[in-house]
Amino acid sequence: MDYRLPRGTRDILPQQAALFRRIQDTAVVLSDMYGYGEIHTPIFEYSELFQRGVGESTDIVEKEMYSFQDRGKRSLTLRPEGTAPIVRAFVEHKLYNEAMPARYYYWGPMFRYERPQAGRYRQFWQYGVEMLGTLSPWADVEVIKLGWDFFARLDIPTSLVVNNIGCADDRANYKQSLKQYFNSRPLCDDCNNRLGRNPLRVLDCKNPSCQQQMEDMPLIDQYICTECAQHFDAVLGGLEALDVPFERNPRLVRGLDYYNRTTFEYKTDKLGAQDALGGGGRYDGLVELLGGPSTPAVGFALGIDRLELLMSGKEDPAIRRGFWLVTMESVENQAALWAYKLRDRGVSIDFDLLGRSIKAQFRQADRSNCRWALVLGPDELAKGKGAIRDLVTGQQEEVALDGLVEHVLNLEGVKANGTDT
RNA sequence: GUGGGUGUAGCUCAGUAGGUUAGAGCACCAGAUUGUGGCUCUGGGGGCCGGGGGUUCAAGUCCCCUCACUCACCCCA
Repeated sequence: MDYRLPRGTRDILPQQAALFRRIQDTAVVLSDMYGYGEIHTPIFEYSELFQRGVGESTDIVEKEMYSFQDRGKRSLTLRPEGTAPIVRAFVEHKLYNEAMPARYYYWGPMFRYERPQAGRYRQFWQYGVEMLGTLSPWADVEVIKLGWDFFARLDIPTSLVVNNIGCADDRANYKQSLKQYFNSRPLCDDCNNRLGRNPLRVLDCKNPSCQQQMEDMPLIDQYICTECAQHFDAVLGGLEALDVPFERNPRLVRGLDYYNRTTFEYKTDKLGAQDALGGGGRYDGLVELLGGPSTPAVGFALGIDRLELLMSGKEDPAIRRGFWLVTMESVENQAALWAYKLRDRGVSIDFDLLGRSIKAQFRQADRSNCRWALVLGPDELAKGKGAIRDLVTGQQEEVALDGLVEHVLNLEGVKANGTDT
């Protein structure tokens, strides 16, 4: 094989695309219902946006960015996530002057340079929402609930994990005490490294000996200020009121620097090591960081590829729709015109282009999941009629060509998917 | 970046201690039914056995290198 797709990418072939589309439709309908407006930002941005927005010490910026120089010698980066670009657009177009809160949803590919494995790609698809301009705990609740509803509509069981990582001051105090605590204890090399850069990352370590060292460590709860604590309590209260089950995990630390207060992840137990289906949180400082007015915000991003993995094999059975025209070479031109007459009226109809036998044409009709076959051979045309065969029941009837189009339009399941009611 | 596993037909895989012309199921094409699908039967097309080098009279099989895929670590979607 001479040409392959690049490592970590995948083709979405028609059969898979049906599932992909179904997931997207669910996201669009639900976002719209919640009042979120569709937004698109470029696939690439100036690298500085992510360096500043996502954070220099994050894995994304340190080793996962697809960066390149354009002909103007500017450093560009294929977007590794969706929030920073949206905040950039929010600031650039001064959208903060419109009525708040602002609600946006996005859908599209993201890029991170990592070794691929099950459920992890270098180009992957995310659906995300962002709500900007309100500090209300109900904003957090709304976003979390929206994601929860999305998984529910797709019938994907997930567990919700939430945490409160407080404000910048809270975290500074907490990091200080974590450093003190771990300084006198043995940790793995990775953790010693993390301790210097971002002690919160140590909490994520799965190394058993590190886990053991964490048993008596200080928890962030003790360092949360009153305001942040009250906010989080209100969020949890909202989730309880809406019967959204959650689990608190004081060790949930998300990989992006801009989060504060509420963080959350939707998890599955069916994908092995890649158990995160999505996550998000509050990012009250990002708008200001990127040059806008101080504007609180909250949002999530969900991984579509992992959803597909969970849902493959559970696709809806294909519905039989539309026509297949069966004809013979001697009258092919005449018959083809009838196919186009029907197409002009919105009827889904296809016919053989490979000179196949009648039998093979019927087989193709069956395989293509057509509901009907329209037979227009020399015999039928000579009689001024066409034969319509129901491929489900096997019943066949003859119809005068005069009223053929109208007759077909009165049959069920003659139009393309999504256009027939 | 680090480790493990796997590379044989479009797909899933078999291939015995190295031994003639590399197999099966599914899929595809055709015929049985000379104008009628699904089921069945019969036949057919389709393989640089990932690539390169080596050992041997002989390599899909053994050795070395390499590439790719895959799983896991790190981290995340």
